[in-house]
Amino acid sequence: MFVVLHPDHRNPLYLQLVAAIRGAIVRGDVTPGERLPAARDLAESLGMNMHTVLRAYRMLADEGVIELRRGRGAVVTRRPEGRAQVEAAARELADLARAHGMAREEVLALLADESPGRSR
Amino acid sequence: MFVVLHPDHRNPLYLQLVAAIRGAIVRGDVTPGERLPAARDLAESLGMNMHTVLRAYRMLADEGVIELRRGRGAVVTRRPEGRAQVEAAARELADLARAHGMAREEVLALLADESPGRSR
DNA sequence: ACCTATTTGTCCGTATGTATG
DNA sequence: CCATACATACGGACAAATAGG
Repeated sequence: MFVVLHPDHRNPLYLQLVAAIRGAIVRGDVTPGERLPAARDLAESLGMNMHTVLRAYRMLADEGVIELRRGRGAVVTRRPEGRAQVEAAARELADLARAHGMAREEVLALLADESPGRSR
Repeated sequence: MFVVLHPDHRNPLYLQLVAAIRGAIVRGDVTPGERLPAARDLAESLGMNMHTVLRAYRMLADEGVIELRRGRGAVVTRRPEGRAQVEAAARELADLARAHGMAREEVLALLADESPGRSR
């Protein structure tokens, strides 16, 4: 299988799985347009529950990394102009911040808070 | 209870709950800083499962409408309107960047180019 | 400093629904 | 029509953070 989970008890299972899959995609182990294993299959092969895998899949889908559709499975998103999207988002953020008179450092700090992940 | 769900089978339960709670907050039925009922309590009083309520809570937390912390409960976020918008934009940018596997420093550099305090 | 109750977090399990191919 | 695979919802158990006494 293309994901190997080295036990890390500091992070929940589904987050480890998210990281592993994201890594596999970034490394090119799975290419855009390719399908990920069915949640149940991956769950079984990893010795975990279907829900745990589905939760990871859903999070990746929220991020736009994969597309999740009923009956079809999880497909890695094809994005031709990825960087352009990020730049557009950055510009929008900058504009908004300026509109509210926020200092540059403040925005950078804000972004840093959002970057690591979703620990709460 | 402050939420009443009129059965709507076109939308899943947890989405109806999200809408109901968001509405309650907008209407001022629950004010910023106030705590929402414990997920399990609300679930019981609405005749639904804990997980369904927790899922709604988690979605609201992702939107930044409430803060969800273990052992403390779900507290309505108190925050000026503008800052919430900026935070949403920052979150979106962070998600996008993560989706593309961009390093944090890379994003920060990108944003710095677009940020206030720089003459164009 | 300690203990306890509260409350969310995670994970497992099961069942049924529903879009896709 | 049928198999596949995610979507939703229910239930239970234990872990972990928080708050209060």
